[in-house]
Amino acid sequence: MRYKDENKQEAIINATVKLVNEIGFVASSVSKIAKEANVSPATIYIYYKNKEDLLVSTYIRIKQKMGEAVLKNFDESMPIRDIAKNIWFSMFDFIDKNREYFQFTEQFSYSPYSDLVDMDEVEKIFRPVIEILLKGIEQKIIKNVNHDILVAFIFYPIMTLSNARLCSGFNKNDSNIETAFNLAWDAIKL
Amino acid sequence: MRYKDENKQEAIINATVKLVNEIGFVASSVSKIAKEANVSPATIYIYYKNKEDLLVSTYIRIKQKMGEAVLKNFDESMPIRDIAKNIWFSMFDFIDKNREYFQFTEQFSYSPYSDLVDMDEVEKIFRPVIEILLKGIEQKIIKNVNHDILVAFIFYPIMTLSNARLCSGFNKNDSNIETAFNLAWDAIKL
Amino acid sequence: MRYKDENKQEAIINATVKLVNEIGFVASSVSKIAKEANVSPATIYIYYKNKEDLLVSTYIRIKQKMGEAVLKNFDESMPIRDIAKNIWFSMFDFIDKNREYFQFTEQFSYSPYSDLVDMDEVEKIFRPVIEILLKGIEQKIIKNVNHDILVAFIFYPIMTLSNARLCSGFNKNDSNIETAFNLAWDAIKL
Amino acid sequence: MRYKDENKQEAIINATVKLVNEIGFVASSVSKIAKEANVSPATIYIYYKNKEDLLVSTYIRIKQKMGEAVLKNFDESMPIRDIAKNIWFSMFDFIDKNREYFQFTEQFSYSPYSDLVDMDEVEKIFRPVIEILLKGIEQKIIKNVNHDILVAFIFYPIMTLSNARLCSGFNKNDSNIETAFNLAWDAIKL
DNA sequence: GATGAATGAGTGTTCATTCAT
DNA sequence: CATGAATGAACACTCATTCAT
Repeated sequence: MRYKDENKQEAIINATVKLVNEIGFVASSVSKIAKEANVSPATIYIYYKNKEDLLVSTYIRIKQKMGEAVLKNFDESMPIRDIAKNIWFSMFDFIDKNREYFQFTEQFSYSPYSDLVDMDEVEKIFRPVIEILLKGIEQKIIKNVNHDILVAFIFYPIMTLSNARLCSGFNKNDSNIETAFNLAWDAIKL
Repeated sequence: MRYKDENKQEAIINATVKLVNEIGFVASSVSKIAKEANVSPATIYIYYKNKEDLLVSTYIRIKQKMGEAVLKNFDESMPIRDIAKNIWFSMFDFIDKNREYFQFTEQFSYSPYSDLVDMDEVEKIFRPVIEILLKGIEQKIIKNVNHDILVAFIFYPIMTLSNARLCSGFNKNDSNIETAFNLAWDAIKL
Repeated sequence: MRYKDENKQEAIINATVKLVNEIGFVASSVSKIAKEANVSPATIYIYYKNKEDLLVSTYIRIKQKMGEAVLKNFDESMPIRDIAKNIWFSMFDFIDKNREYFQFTEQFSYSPYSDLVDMDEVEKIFRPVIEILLKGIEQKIIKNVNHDILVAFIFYPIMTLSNARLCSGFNKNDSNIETAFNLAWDAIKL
Repeated sequence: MRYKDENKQEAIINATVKLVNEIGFVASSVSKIAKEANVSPATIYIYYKNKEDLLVSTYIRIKQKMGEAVLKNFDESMPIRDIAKNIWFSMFDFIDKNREYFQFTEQFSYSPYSDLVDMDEVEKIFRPVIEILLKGIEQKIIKNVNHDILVAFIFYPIMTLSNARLCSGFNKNDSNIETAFNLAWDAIKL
């Protein structure tokens, strides 16, 4: 029997990300993705149950890579502020180097497909970050408020600022990132 | 007295919003919208150039309503912090009462359709809010940073926190909104 | 508005019957039928909910025509044997003149599509024939047995004998039909 | 001892019959049959030239089994009527015990696949039955008519009556079978 | 002999849009 | 202004079959 060609799966994923970035979610049909990946439409259905599965799997895969990148130089022993700052810089770095991935996840998150993602699986990836926040609360460094609120200020602004459509005026250089981080920290610090 | 045609146009917009909320952007076809609005598909093309135009127009209309609601009791003479706080409460109130509108704009903003919107037109609506921030900078009340950064902390967290998918743990009652606003203000205040 | 073109619907039905006869049920795809009828595949979905509906509707329509043809010169006052004989000849005549219709119904009856037909609607068409049999039983002319049995001998052999595949040796001329009818009558007569 | 491959071939045939009965001819794809038989689709092409061949072979095999069952206790020395009656009971018994086989052949016979069967091969199986009819004609016990006509009355009604769709009102118990057989005999007897 | 991977061609169906009325 | 009929092109997906192992 013929062996599964890992290159093919890689090509499908890359084609998916590329197309979604270029022409958007709606217009990215299975046959266009297949053509871009140089495989038959039928081949996609060997690797994925259906279109939904293809998109969801791609999303989760990207989120995992994101998590790895961000938590790469994660050092619990550092001061909490430094940890958070590191995350900011890692995140902006990742997004800068993987603009396509970022744009894919943004489009995906706000599409109805995102309802199909097992959120626990995604949350698990970023669990260590949440843990740090909780430790910060205990140590009376961070405000004792619902952690969704904390995340909305210390985490999501990265997404907002990285979104060219929303923040065209924000130049993503180190100095500006540090400035923005200071606001984030001011928001959550006690 | 309203003309019959205005009722039709209203019906079309309502149907669009309703359908996009119920079945998502992708599945909301022109003929389904027409059926929901009790008009012929052809009728939609009397009022809108094409599907794109329908969606973009609907988006802008909702943004305008949002702007009106938020700026309704806008009083420049009040302290800046109070103005900002008012905006927070007005916004949460509007979203609460018009959940469908909010969800539509969220889906829309992150879809490729949003590239077709004349951003100036939308920005114009919320211009007074920006003006206030600039005044705050001048008066040394607010940090003197790029206003995209300010908006990312004083404005966008409202969206993040209102998004059930992102912040399921955030209960939108007055006390929690105030708590969250305090973080926002801490972020931007000097 | 454009008016429904009755010719189109007629063309679709004719194309369906023709194709099913030529290439069989399985191979008769919607797009092939559309091409044969010189309409767009989408047009078929204006007249019929789906492929199933197209086939079932076509079947019922043919059955109705069959019923009309057979019961055309139906005269209750005639002797029962003559009535039955008339039906035999009408039926063979109809099948001879509408071979395509007959073949379609035969293919259809034994396909899983036939489960979707409201049998009552079809039975209703041939109800008068059953009534005659019941009258024959009462008058002690016909054997008093379950009417499914009667029909299996006085009615279905027409189908068997008309089926070229099953009875290639049966030449459908008047004399042979009369001979066969005599067997049918011998079977059910008391 | 059976070879492994024979088990596979048997499994494929059983899967084919089962699937055709469950989901019909059209929906029974090669890969579904393969899955049901727990083999690879490619394996089917080792034993059969193509799908057509698979179905035709399955049909012929069932017909052979049918023939064996029916002619099992075939005794030429018995009176012709008794022979025919035996066939009726054997047939109903076989159909009752192998409903799936019967339904498969019914679906198959009226599908375009049946054109691909070498009818001679099938006829050969039931040749002894025909011989008996011819002997009956010679002995002036049976009407001297075309043997397709005879078969249409002494043989095919078994199929009609066994078909639940056509004769839902016919309960297949010994008494009813005998009643029906009497009609068949009355039809062909001189 | 047996397999799962791979595919081009096809499936039934819906799409955004235009047409004739 | 308003309509339902009509459509070619596209959709997600499956098909029968072949290939490399």
